[in-house]
Amino acid sequence: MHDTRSAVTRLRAAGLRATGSRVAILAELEQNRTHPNAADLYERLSGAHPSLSVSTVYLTLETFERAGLLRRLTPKDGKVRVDGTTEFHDHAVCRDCGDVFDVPPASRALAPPEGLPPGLRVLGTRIEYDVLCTSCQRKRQDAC
Amino acid sequence: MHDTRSAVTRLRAAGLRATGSRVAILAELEQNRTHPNAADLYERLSGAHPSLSVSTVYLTLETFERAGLLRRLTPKDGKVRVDGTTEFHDHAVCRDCGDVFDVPPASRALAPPEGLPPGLRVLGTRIEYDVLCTSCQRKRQDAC
DNA sequence: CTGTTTGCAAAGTCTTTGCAACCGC
DNA sequence: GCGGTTGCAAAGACTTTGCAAACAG
Repeated sequence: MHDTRSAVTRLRAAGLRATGSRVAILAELEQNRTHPNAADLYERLSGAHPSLSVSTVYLTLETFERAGLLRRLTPKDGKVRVDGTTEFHDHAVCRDCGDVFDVPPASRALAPPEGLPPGLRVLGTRIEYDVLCTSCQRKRQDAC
Repeated sequence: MHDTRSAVTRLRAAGLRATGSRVAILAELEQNRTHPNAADLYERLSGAHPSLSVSTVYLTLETFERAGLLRRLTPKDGKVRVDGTTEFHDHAVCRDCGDVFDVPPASRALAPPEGLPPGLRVLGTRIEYDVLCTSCQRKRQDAC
């Protein structure tokens, strides 16, 4: 169990009760800056928090998303996958394995509402790099 | 039933057998340039093709994706949703209802592998506009 | 204390799979 | 006719839901 003070503080600041499950999940997201899905989180935490349930993980992730504590990703496999890094950044997604890598944000100066269907209100722009990670590059070479 | 010649031609050109289900699904995607999910397609087509089955829709969409006849989207709801427009373009996605709108492609000149984690091979860049469609803008106003 | 949050299990939704019948080519 | 496709139904994988007990503030 690592430092959970930051998690408690952030939860309170977001107007949320600092319950055991929430602190555990948020602290995990802060420590391991990966992009886990619900099952990943449940697996990683259920050892230290045996009473944690899967439904709580789902509920908590939804709560966190609404509170702005995480972003929800939309992986190809359709699972609930999140990103606990709230600073603005882009993503690189491996075409083969679906792994997600954080990337410093590209200049948003592009923002060209040129040719957008009329009537849409633009709230933001998301950039995603379509990549092959190192291990999948290797796998493809081995296969050929 | 509209013109299905184009669909047959495209299927053959892609090296696929022009079966009834495939022609029906591809023709539907060509006519209605929406971004349907599997259930949408099944609903729209099962009237004219009573023997069509849901599993065939899934199988066919996967086949089409591999053949480059469509792109698969990754909606928030996790369903299998596709885009039959193969020309390069971007998307605007409504934050509230999830509807997808095609947008002419923005200049890819940005392509800044600056700060990308090392070792990744970049295959492409995807841009998605985070928008509010007209009807959801209205709904939000009514709610306030 | 009071309203939120959790845990459990059951229900629900969507997608995938197995296999025999079918049908393009 | 042969091998790829389809249809059906059953299985599977995730996620959501209902409700009573537990808990934070």
